[in-house]
Amino acid sequence: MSRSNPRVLSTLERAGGFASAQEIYKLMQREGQSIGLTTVYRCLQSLVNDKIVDLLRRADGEAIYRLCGDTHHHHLVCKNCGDTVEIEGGAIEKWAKVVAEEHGFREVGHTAEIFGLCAKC
Amino acid sequence: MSRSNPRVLSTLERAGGFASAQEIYKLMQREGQSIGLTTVYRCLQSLVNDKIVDLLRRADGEAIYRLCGDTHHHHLVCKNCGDTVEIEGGAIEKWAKVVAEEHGFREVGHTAEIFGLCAKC
DNA sequence: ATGAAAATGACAATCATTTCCATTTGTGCT
DNA sequence: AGCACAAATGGAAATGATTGTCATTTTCAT
Repeated sequence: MSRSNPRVLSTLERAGGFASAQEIYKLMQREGQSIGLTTVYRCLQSLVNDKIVDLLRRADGEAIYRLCGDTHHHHLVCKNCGDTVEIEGGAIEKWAKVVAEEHGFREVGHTAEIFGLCAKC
Repeated sequence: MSRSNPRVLSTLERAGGFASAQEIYKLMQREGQSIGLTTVYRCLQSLVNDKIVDLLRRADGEAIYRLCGDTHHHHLVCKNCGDTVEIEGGAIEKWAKVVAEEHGFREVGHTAEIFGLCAKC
């Protein structure tokens, strides 16, 4: 049951701890690693079951996988040129935790993104 | 562009203010209403654009549409049963604004969602 | 070396969603 | 009423992520 193919996990790490199954597959192909898409999905699934990675969703519904316990950051994205700034989210972390606990939620994660027009645009 | 077919909105209301496009389509069919799936999707899209309904995701990635009040809020979603709580995000609003201004961004918006396991799951 | 169990991957199937396009409906104008 | 034109509609096909199938390969204990 533990299909923890180390190559998949290591690729997810290398991808910044945050990627979709399709992206991981393409990345491994580009690196010359031989692997099937099906296997990528299966490994990610069991990593989720084992709570080694978190499963969440992009706005379009695509599943993205994130390493647990990963100190993550958020993004400030320009909606015109796509320029992205990584930002720390200390305030958010705390807010998410408090709000979730108030409602009796456990194993809490969150997503947050800020978008607008950057100085250049 | 305001394709607000009142039948779709009214069906969403009747469904408890919470349903997927497919469910709304099937419900309308069962009620004998003649409508195409394409039209259901289009109407829901424009309802989202007009901020009359909210778009969120079930655990399996299916889009669900939900009527929402006009106050800007965020969601606390159970990743197992999909139960959703609307929450105020005062802290987030402030955080997003400050961070964006620090980096010279204008016309700022943001998204934020918290997910975890609810008390029941 | 051998056999059972687990893992793999090519391919097909599924399912929500989008795109395409032809047809219908609504609206304003004369 | 009749006409022209834009908007709305909906069926069918396309798309794209994800899952199921199943034969083959690898792993591993004996």
